[in-house]
Amino acid sequence: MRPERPVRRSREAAARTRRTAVQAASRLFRERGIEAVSVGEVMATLGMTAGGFYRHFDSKEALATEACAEAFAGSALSQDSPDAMLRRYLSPAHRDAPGSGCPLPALASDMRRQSTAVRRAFTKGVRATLARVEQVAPAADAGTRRALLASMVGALAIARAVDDDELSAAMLRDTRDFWTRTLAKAPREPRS
Amino acid sequence: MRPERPVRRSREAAARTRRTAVQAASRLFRERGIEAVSVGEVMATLGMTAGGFYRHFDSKEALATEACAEAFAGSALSQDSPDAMLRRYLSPAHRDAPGSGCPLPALASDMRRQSTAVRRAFTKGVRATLARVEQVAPAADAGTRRALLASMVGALAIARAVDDDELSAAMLRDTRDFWTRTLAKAPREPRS
DNA sequence: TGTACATCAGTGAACGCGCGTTCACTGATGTAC
DNA sequence: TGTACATCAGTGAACGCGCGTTCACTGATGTAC
Repeated sequence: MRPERPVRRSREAAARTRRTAVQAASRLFRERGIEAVSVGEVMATLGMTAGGFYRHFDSKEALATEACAEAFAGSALSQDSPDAMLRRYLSPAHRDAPGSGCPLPALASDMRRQSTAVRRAFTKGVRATLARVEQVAPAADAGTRRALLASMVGALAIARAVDDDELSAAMLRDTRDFWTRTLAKAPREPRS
Repeated sequence: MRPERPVRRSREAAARTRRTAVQAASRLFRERGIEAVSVGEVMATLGMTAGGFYRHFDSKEALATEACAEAFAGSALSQDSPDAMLRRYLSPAHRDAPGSGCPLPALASDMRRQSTAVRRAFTKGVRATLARVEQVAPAADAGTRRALLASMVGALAIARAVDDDELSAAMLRDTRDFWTRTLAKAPREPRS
């Protein structure tokens, strides 16, 4: 059958296609997991068919690598106070919008099945996120910052997994309150 | 073609098959994720073919529901002191053996794509795990216990995802140290 | 306790499906003169 | 600037593959007498 629409695009249009594909993949992968999203589905969100994908990427794995980096770049932690960061990260809004949210709770468990390249991109993102936590809460030592990030990621992951609105909300609220208290009380060492 | 081996098994043998399938699934699902493990693969670990699966279960989903419950039943938190629990949960050994470990970091992100029945079994397991944390650390209030569980789950998930041994070990160690310190210092309220 | 028959646990082939990837083809875009 | 040609972004059909599930069949197990 003959193609239904004109085919070759200008260079800028092609570059735009590539960029948009990475962005769409970054969103879809976070929403549903890397393996659960097909190449065809990513291209369909751009109004394209799966075949054209391979003009831009060697494989789905290459897309996953770029989408992973893009996800970290596009969803950096807020630069506000620790309180504001916690309120935003551990909010129902963030829980309910994984596609535009932090890649850590969304993709962490996918990493076990990914190639070295994808895992490397993810690891780089984890380090960047830890650096962001340092900017937001410079008073906490490195160990406390890692425990804080672990809490945020775990709380969001559990809040998303659980089939009970109250338990889900409690995981977010209690984790947020605990850290707000902890970071206020002991910026570097106990105060009173 | 004619079957190569005798077919019908005794009732006990059949019951054993069912039980073993659930156990194998519970391990495999935690190791690689529910969707990444096929029904045929589960049955192959029992030396059986995929066809026989449906004498015991309505669907893969039914197996996932039972395997999820089984995973929580078989991997309960240790009953020791908070210190011992943290040491065990946040150990490289636990990180490297997801198949026999806590289902929370292993399966949490799979839940988004699972049916209500599976999610319910998972949620029940989360509540049971929180109850275990209460037994281990009765001095901490409910909110702190939820923050603690979130930390443990997040730290293990990140430690497994990351492609860097040092960062992986640091996530475990620092989260463990933070909570050992925190639970020792303030069993119910600040001490000194 | 023995015998005749029904049951059903498990086999292995087959099903329809969606996946990642390849490929011949099209025709607008880009380039060489 | 205009023309002739090469390039290549995207189409849509096709590929081999593995999946979950179904099904006709087998023969040891379980049951009725």
